[in-house]
Amino acid sequence: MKELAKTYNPKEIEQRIYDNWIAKKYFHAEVDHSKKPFTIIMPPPNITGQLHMGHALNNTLQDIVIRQKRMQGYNALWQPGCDHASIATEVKIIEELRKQGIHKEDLGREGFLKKAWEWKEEYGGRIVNQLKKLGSSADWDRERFTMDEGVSQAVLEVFVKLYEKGLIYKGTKIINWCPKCQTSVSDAEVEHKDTPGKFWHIKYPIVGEDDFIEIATTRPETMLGDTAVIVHPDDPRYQKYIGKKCILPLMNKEIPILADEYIDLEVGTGAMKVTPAHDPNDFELGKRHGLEEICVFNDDGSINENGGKYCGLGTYEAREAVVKDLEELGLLVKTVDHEHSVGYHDRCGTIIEPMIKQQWFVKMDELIQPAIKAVDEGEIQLIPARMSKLYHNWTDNIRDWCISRQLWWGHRIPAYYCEECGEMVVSKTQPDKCPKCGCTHFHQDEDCLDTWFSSALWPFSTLGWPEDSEDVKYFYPTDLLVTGYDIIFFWVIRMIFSGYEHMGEKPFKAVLFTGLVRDDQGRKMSKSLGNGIDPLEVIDRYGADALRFTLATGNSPGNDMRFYYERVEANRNFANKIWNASRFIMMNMPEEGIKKVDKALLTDADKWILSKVNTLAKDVTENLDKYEIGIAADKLYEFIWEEFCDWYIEMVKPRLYADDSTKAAALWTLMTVLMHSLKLLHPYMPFVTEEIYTTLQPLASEEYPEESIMISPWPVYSEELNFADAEEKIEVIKEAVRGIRNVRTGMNVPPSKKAVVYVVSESSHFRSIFEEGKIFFATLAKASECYIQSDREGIHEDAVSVQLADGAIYIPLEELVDISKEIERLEGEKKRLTGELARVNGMLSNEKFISKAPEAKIAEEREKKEKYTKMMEQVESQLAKLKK
RNA sequence: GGGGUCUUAGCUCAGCUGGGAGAGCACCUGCCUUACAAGCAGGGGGUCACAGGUUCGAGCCCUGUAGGCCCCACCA
Repeated sequence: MKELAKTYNPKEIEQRIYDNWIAKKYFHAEVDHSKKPFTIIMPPPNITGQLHMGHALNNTLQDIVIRQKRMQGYNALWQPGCDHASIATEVKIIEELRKQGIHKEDLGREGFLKKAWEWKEEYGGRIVNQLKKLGSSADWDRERFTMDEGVSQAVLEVFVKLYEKGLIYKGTKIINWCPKCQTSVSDAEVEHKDTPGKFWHIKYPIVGEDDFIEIATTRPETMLGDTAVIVHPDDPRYQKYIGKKCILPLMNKEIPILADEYIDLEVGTGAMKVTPAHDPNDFELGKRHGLEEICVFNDDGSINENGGKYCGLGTYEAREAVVKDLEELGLLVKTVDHEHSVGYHDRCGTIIEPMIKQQWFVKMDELIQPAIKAVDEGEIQLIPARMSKLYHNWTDNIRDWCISRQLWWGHRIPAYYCEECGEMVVSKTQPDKCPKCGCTHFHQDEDCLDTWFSSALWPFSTLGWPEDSEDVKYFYPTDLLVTGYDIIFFWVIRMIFSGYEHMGEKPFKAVLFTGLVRDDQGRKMSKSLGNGIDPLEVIDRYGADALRFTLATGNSPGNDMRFYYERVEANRNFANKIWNASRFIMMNMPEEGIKKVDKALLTDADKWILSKVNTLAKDVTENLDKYEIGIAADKLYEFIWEEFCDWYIEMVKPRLYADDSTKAAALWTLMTVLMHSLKLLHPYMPFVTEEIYTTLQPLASEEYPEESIMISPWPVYSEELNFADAEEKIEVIKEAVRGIRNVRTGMNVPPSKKAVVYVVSESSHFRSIFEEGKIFFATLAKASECYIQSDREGIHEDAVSVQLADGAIYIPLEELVDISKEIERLEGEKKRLTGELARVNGMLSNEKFISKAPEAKIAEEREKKEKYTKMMEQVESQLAKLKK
């Protein structure tokens, strides 16, 4: 017979168990029409990534759900994969190359891509291995990559389809440009932060007059590209200038003074310079007034030849030079401190430069409609519900999505240009000849697609779409997405509209949002702060189960959580608790194993705990169905530790040691409750539960034929195990035991000191409860002897007592008892009961309560009143005796 | 400017549709009781931010106030 080691040591078991699961292919799902599918698509981690707490949280939750569904009999598929992470990876590889003294351009596109793939092969699997350490039961046989053949086909299919529908277009617009990464980025990738800056007030002289108009700007260097000054049409200060021209200083160029209601009279001087090429608002104004767009920046942010003598200077050098020159010319009026919002690239932190460029866009206004409807109508459930407001925040203000990136690592845009006539053809493959001129030479568009373009297709591209695969038909739409709320705009929304557009169906039924895992001081974990906690280190020290349980509890969906080692330790202790409880049970099991016992042989205690675990199964299932993962975990923890370990196992010990006639029932109950608990806990703590299960399973293989817990059936509530009356009875004994412990502690009775215990009640039902439970009650009550009787016959007057509703416990302590202390304790009890009775009476004498509160509530309060009244009588009579 | 969220025990947080305030850690007291000292038993500690309102009844619903965090938009 296999045995459990003395102490729980996760390191010894985890790898072995995981390898076995893999070998048995338990994670693998195939289309099977006899079962209902349950699908989760794993948010693909970046191949550049290292496992961090966010991944650990996210994947723990997914694994909990998928394991439970698998045990429930669903055909559970957890579809994994990695993202090529276009910019992040390209930047990383460029850095690597730089260390070797190589520039991206030296290698050329093909050479660079070769390096990139090599890099991917070498490091791309790292994060997957780390996810495995966590116990993730994803179907690794199905692992996909956003740039593998199938997914790339999906990308081409979607691009061409949307282009043909007119939903993808190439246009020249003002876009967000990252001068460092040298690529355009989408609105979602720009992070706006309030940044201290200055307002420079500058005079623009009026043409032909000895007058000037004063404008204010936060970016003086952009004036090199100014093509107008605008004032409000109703502004009395500037009426006289409208229609005139002014001189753009430094450039010595005449530009018009125009009127537009866009201007806010309160801001700055009320007169604004207009740089259509470098500001989104100015761009709009420029369009409205037909202004010239003069681009003065190079792609790296330096001034280009349009900037006259400033050509070649960097953005900030140019700013300084411009200000200095204006000052010398006497055109700088003043400089004022001014905080304003500046856009930064979320990947590299560089200040984003708005630029006019030709890019590819997805037209959003039509596509987004089904996505809005889906969430509004509850077709897709967002958990917590408040996330739908965040969702609307974006959908309601949506702008066209800039999808082209000036990068090499990614899906190249499938647009081909004829070498002869320049005709553009959008096609999945390079066209044979130009439809316009017949030429056979083409060059492909140089740009790549935004990483999120391919991730948006993830729920179906991973299942084989655009092939008409069985997998897509069977597993799509998926059931659940678990992800952070921070990528709701990048990813969630885009998957939703893509699902409706290409599949005609939602991509998932529900989205469970996670919050951020912060450090113990509430700070974001970040590389720069160096406060990141490595999940692998936590696993190494405490085991994956402890980490998982920590991440699954102590917070609610969408809320941030702080990470404390103390909590991990507490949860490791919980694993150890189960381990030792199991060891205890093992030690008592007969070698030949056990069989199911007849229900008639069960004692009240057995029925009580069976009934409890039965209810637990129901509750946990209900909670998990609603994805209330933390609530279910709390219930498991409480049940296993308190009810099962602290009470039931203690109750059962005397029966085991005494070879009692009810021993077989006790053993079967222990086994049953443990097995149910293990199964219910398995999704949270897969390793420790598996180790224990496989150890115990051979002893009860009739009832537990599966050799692994992860393929064993999930416990279901059964009316057969519902023993409400036994539950009530045991609660009485528990109350008695608690009372006795209390009294003993209050009287400073040493734990080792046993005493005679009398159970006294006129109620035969009450007495029978204790008769039945005497064998363990006596032990738990530290009774040297236990008498159950209907009156106080033979009990010393000064005995300390515990009052219950239908009876009392007396413990004559003779020399040990301090009467004044006992009186004091009883007075305290009396005070408490007086308070309770006052409350209950208050409620019951309130006519409105009686007439409006639900029946059940009123009955409950009446019962309490009865109980407290009885207890009060006993306390008072006991006090009277002692005070005599 | 718009919106969200939080404020509950010393700390970190739960509290499901309104019906007598919970956990973990920390703290105090006593226990090496043959599963477990990574443990057992007992205990102290909360005007549930504040002010109103709805209700028989509010930590929970509504309004307002204060403070913290976050998102979006705008910013010459």
